[in-house]
Amino acid sequence: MPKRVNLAAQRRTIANAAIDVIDEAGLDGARLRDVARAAKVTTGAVTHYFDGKDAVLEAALAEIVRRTLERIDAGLNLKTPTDVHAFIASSFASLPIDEYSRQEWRVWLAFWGRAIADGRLRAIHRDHYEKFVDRRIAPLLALRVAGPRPTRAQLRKCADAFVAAIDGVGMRATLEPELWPPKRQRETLTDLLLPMLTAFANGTDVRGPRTA
Amino acid sequence: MPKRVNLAAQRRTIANAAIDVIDEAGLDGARLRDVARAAKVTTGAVTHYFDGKDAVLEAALAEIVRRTLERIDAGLNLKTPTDVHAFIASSFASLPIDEYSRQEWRVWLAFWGRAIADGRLRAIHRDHYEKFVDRRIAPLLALRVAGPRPTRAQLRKCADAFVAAIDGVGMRATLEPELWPPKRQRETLTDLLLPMLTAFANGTDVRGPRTA
Amino acid sequence: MPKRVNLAAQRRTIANAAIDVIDEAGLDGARLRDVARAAKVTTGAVTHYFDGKDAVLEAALAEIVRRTLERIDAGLNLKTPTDVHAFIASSFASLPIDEYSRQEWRVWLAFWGRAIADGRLRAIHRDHYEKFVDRRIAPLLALRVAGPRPTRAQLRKCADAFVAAIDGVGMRATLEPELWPPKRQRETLTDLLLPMLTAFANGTDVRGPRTA
Amino acid sequence: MPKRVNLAAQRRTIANAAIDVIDEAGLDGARLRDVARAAKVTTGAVTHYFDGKDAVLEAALAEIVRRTLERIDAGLNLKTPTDVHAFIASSFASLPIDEYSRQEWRVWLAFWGRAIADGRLRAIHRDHYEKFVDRRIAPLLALRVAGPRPTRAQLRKCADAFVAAIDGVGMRATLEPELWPPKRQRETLTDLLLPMLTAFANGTDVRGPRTA
DNA sequence: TATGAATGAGCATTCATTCAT
DNA sequence: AATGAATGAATGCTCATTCAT
Repeated sequence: MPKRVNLAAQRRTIANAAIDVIDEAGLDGARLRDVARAAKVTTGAVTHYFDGKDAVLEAALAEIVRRTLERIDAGLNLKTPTDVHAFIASSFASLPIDEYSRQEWRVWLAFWGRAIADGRLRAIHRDHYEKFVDRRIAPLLALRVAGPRPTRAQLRKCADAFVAAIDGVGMRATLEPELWPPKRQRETLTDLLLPMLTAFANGTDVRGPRTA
Repeated sequence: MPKRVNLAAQRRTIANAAIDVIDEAGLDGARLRDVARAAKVTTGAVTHYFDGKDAVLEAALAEIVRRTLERIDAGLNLKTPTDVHAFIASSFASLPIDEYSRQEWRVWLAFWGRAIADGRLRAIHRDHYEKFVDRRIAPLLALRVAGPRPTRAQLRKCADAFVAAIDGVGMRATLEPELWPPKRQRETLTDLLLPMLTAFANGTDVRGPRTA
Repeated sequence: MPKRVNLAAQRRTIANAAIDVIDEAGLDGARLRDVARAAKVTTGAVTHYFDGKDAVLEAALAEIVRRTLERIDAGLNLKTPTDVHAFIASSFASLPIDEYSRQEWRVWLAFWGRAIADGRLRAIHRDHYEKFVDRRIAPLLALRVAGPRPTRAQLRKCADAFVAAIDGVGMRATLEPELWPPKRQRETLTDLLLPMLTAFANGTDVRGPRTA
Repeated sequence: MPKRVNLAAQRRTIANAAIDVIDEAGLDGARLRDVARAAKVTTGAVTHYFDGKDAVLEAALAEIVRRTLERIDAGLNLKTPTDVHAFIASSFASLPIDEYSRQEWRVWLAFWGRAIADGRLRAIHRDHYEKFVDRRIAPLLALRVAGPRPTRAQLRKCADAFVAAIDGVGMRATLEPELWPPKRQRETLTDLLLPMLTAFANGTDVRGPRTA
C-alpha cells in the first residue's frame, strides 16, 4: 500500500509556505520553485496538490483570510465587549501591530491589486468582508445602551464604517510601518471610531441631527 | 539640427499609456510592448525615454499621484469648506465615484502591494500621503468654531483619521464596485467622519472623555 | 501464497487500453496515467507489467498487428478465393471500412512515423509485413488459371503490389475518412487490383509485353 | 531605422531547419531549441516568427508539401508523357529514391499520425492531395488513345488509384529502406500501374468487365 | 503483488533588454 | 532620435519514473 498522506494538511503547508514567499518576494516575484523549497517539497509536489500557480496563490489568500477571521473569533469569543472602549480595543487585534499580523497585512494587501482583475480572488475577498462584517453585528448590538433597537441595515452600515476605519488605518500602517507604530494606529483608529460608536451606543446616531 | 522633441511630454504620454495598460492587465500583466502600443510609439521609444520597466511603472504611479492631488486642489481651491458637512462633501471627490476616479483607484491600489517591497514606489506613496494630509490642515482648522485652537499635532491626527476613512471606503468600493455605488460610499464616509469632525469643530474632541 | 495473476492477460488488457488512448490522444498525447486509467489499474501497475512507456507502446503496436492478421486469417480461412473478384473482395476486410478497423488504421498509422527512427517498432512493422505478404502467397497462387506456374519471386512481387495498394488506399481513407466512405475505398482498390490480378490470373503478367 | 528582414525568408529558413530536426529526432523528439540551433537563430527568434511550436511544425509540413509539388511540376512541365511507360516513369520522381526524397518521405510520413487528430495539419494534407491529384488529370487524359473521352469523374478515380499506388509503395519503402531500393520500388509501382493504365489508355477500363 | 505520492529533468514560452541600422 | 528584430535568461508546467509502504 502506498504512503497515505493528509491531502488537506499538505495543501495547507504549501499555502503557508506561499504566504512566506509572497511576503518576501511580492506577489509577482513569488516563484513556484521558492514556494516548493519553503514547503520543503519539490516543484512537482506543488503542482501535484494544486492545479497550478494561480491555485496556489488562491490558497494562500484563503489561508490569510482564515487566519484573520480566526483571530477575530478568538478575541471576540473571549468575551463580548460591553462598552465602546472595550469594543474599540477588541478591534486593535485586527491591526498590523505585531510581526505576525504585519505579515498577514502585507500579503493581504498584495492581493488587493490582483483581486481587481481576478474573479476568483475577488470572490474570496468578498466572502471575507461578508464574514468580517457579520461577526461585528452582534457585538455592535450589545453596545447599544439607549435609543431604539437599531435595524439590521443600521447595524450593517455601522459595521461597514467600522471595517473601513480598520482597513484605512491598517493599510497605511502596512505601507509606512516605521511611521505607524501600534500606538499611532490605535490612536488614529480610536479618534475615528470613538465619536461614531459613542453616538451609536447612545442611540444619537440617527440621521435626524444631520438633516436637522 | 536634431529634431527637438518635448521630452517631458513624451514621458507623460507614455506614463498615461502605462496607466491604461495597468488598469486593463494588472500590474503584473502590464507588458512594455503593450504600453508602447497604447502610447502609439515603439518599444524602443519606451526604453529610450525611460531606463526600463520599473521606471515606467514609477512614472505611472507618479502620474496617478499627480492626478489625485490635482483633483483635491481643484476642489479645495474653489472655496474652503466652512462647515463640517461641506468639508465632508468636498472629500467625496477623493472617492471612486466616477469611471475616471475609479480607474485611478484601481491603479493606485494595484501599486500598494508592490510598494511594500519596493523602496522607490514606497517613497512616492509616502510623499503622496504627506501632501494629501498637508492640504487638509488648513481646511480642518477653518472648521473649528469653538474650543481652543488645536495644536499642529492635533490637526495632523485629525487629518490622519480623515485620510484613513477615505482610504478604507475607497479601497472597499474599488474592490466591490457593484456593491458600493457612490451613494453607499458617501453615506459610509459620512457616518465615519461626521461624529468625529463635529466633535473636532466644537472643540470637544479632547482626550478627556476617554480617560474620564 | 501470493496471488496468482494472469500476467499475459494483464499485459494484454493494458495494451488494449493503450490502443484506445493512442487513438484518442495521438501517440504523443498518450500519457501512461491515462493508459492506466483506461485499463482500470494504477500507474504503478503499468510500470509493473512493462519496463516503461516504450514497452507499453510496443505492446500496443504488437496488439494492433495481431488483430490485423487475425482478421485476415479469419477471412482467408473461411475459404480461399478462387477468382479474382473474390480475392479482391476478401481484401476489403483489410481496409478501414468500419469503426473497428478505422481505429486500427488510425493507431497503426500513428506508429509509422515513430517506427522510422525506432528500431524495435520497425522490427514489429517488418515482421507484420512479412506475415501479411506470406499469407497472400497461397491464395494468389490459387488464382492462376493459365500460363506457367509463377515463381516464388513473382508471387512475392505480386503480393508486394497488392499490399501497397491496400496501404495506399487505407492510408488515404484514414486521413480523410469523410471523403473516403467504404464504397470509394473498394472502388479505388478494385480499379488498382483488378487489371493487375486479371493479368496475373491469366498468366499474361510476364515482363514480356512490357518490353515487347 | 532598424534592420529590415525578409520575414517570409526567415520563416522558410526555420521551417527547413524544422524539417531536418524532425527527420533526425522524429516529430515528438523535435525540440524548438534544436530547430533554432539548426536555423542558426535563437529560441526567441523562432517564437518571434511563429506563434509557437505547433505553428513551426505546421510550417514544416507545408514546406514538405511545397517541395513535393514542386518536384512533380518540375518533372511534368518538362514534357507531358505521351505513353503509359513514360507516364509511370515520370511518377518515379515521387518515390523515395534518393536521400533528398527519402527525407521528405520520412518527414511527410511522420506527420500522418498527427494529422489524424490535428485539424490544421489535416487541412494541409487534404490540400496537398487535392493538388497532387489535380496535376495528374491532364497527363492522364493525354494517355487515352482509344475509346470514349473519359469523364472528369473517371479521370479522378484513375488518379486516385494512381496516387494510392505511389503512397503504398513509398510508405513501405520509407519504413524499410534497406529492403526497398529504388529498383524494387519502381518495379512494384510498375506492376501495379501498368495493367491499370494500359487498360485506361486503351479505353478498356469500363466497369463492364467487372460486372460481366 | 500492488499502490499512488513524490520526484525532477526537460520542455515551450514569455518578455525586458539590447543594438545594428 | 527612433526603430523593431533579435536575444536568452527565467519560469510554469508536464509526466515518466521511482520507491516507501
